[in-house]
Amino acid sequence: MPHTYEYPRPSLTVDAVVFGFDDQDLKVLLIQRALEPFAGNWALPGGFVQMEEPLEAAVRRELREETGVSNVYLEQLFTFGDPERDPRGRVVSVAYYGLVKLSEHHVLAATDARNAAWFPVTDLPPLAFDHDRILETAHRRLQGKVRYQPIGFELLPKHFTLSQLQHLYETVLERPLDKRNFRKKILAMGLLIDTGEIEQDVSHRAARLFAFNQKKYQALEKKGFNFEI
Amino acid sequence: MPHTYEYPRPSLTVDAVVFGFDDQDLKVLLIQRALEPFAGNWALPGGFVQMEEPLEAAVRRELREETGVSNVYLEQLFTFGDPERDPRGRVVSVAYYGLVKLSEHHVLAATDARNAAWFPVTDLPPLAFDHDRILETAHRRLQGKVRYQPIGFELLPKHFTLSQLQHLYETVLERPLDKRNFRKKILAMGLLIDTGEIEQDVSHRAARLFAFNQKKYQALEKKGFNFEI
DNA sequence: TCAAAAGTGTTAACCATACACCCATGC
DNA sequence: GCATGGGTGTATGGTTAACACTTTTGA
Repeated sequence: MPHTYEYPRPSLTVDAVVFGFDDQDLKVLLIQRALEPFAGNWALPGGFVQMEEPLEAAVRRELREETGVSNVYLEQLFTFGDPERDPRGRVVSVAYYGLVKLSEHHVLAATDARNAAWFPVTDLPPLAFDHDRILETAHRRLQGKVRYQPIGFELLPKHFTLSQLQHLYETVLERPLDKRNFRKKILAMGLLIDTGEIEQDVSHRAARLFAFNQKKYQALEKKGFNFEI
Repeated sequence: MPHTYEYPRPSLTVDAVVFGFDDQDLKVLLIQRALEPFAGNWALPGGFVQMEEPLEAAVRRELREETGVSNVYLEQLFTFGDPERDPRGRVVSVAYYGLVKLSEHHVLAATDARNAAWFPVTDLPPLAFDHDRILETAHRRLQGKVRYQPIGFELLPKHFTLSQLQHLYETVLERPLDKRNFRKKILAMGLLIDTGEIEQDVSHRAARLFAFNQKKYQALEKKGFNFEI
């Protein structure tokens, strides 16, 4: 069933740069391409937008189909439209970036595409198309945004220690932070709930576990409060 | 000459939210639609992306064709893809926002579309499609970005007084700024060149004219300097 | 008892804010 | 000489940045 138009139309795709954090590295979710072009290469999950489908729904669908990952914090990143970016012809891609609690996603759930894997952003394979550019754009956006929006919590388990949080910021921002100043600042915001729990099974003093108070943040935000690290 | 594809494809358009500043108001460039849908309504300049044309080139072309405006500072804003946003069918639009020196553009140059005009952002006509949403998104982006990137200068003449600059910030941010603190801060950055010239034809003490030192900013930026108002 | 990470305060430098008057110019 | 906006300094409070030791726990 062919579709005919008076003027030629570019193809429209979505791509997702999904970040995860495993207490050690910042990681990105990639899939291995089965088909040409770039068969065998690693690439960002993504695919064609369906006719009646909102863009964000398309990314979520592709992510689920290709990697089994769902329940992701997503934001639109940038639309890449260089006429040369895809050898098959004009393909414009709306890229999103996503943040995921790796603690709840390390198993890539059963799916038709099992060739998905997490790679440290510091050690990436060659990528298909212009996906290295997309990934770099997403990485820079994450670095910029994490400092003045509380999105870092999307990468941590619901309950986390202050050291985990600090380490996350240090990893994303690629610079060390002072422990006392970090704790002072983050606790002074009053956005963390002390869960009363402590770490389990660690071979040193167990740290307290905190949770991010999303509701309080939303209330403060309306009053003009600005989160900032 | 029809074009046939195996799967249906959305149409792809670009739209531009171009801001100007006239020492009084922040203004937006709109065109009056000649054709249905929304014939007679005001709308953002924009149109279909051609097959071999980069997205930004498409916005610049449409801007020139529809409004005669060229030589605009442009950044990609957001891609709007709600399936219901255009009554004609699925149309995905990549929106850009632009900044223009009104002092150099108040004459809308000769063009095929003469139905273009500047409107104060505080007093807009009803807009076609979802263009009010796009405009609102652009306005918020401008308010956010102007504070930590020196893009405000794109809205002023090459040579400007500190009062003009302050007034621009007050207009964009919609709040008053302290004159002495503003001058102190902006001059302390060392990014303004005193041109040695002064205002002409004013009925009060003439102010000094400054220029933004783009080169110095780019050099400082590389070293990690952050512009901030 | 050692290793490993948790937890905790103080000081000094800097920056942001609040605030009011004199100056130059044209009419 | 008056109206208009140009131009300037200081004091205060708050914020950031630098910095090191004690505590808890498990092995």
